Amino acid sequence: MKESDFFERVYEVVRQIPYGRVTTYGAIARYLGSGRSARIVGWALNQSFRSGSFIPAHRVVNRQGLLTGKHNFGFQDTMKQLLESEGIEVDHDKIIRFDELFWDPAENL
DNA sequence: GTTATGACTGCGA
DNA sequence: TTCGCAGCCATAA
Repeated sequence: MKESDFFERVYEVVRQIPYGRVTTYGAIARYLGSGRSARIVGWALNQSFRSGSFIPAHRVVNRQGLLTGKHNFGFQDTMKQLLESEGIEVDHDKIIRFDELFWDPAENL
């Protein structure tokens, strides 16, 4: 049994994010059934590093497409570097053309 | 066991 | 349009 099915589901969804795509905490939370539990999604990603498996948390941003959790990568540049590495344009810690790169789990899963 | 905080979002004024 | 508040769940102290 899981003490936090929510976390595992979050990890799973984040791992399903295709290359060069991004999603939001709210989209994931809403997909899981809790639209306002977006904070837990963020918490899950924070723990994702502890999870033992690498989670493309850099592909998960807030509703504004802002890299809110970049500092959690250790160095603030890491998240931006990863995004740019995937072809995602990031300007001032914000994703460009976020609406185009936005990947909704509810529409793909 | 209780309290406080956290990578958020949506709605009201 | 901008600012402020409430809600949700889990973890940490």
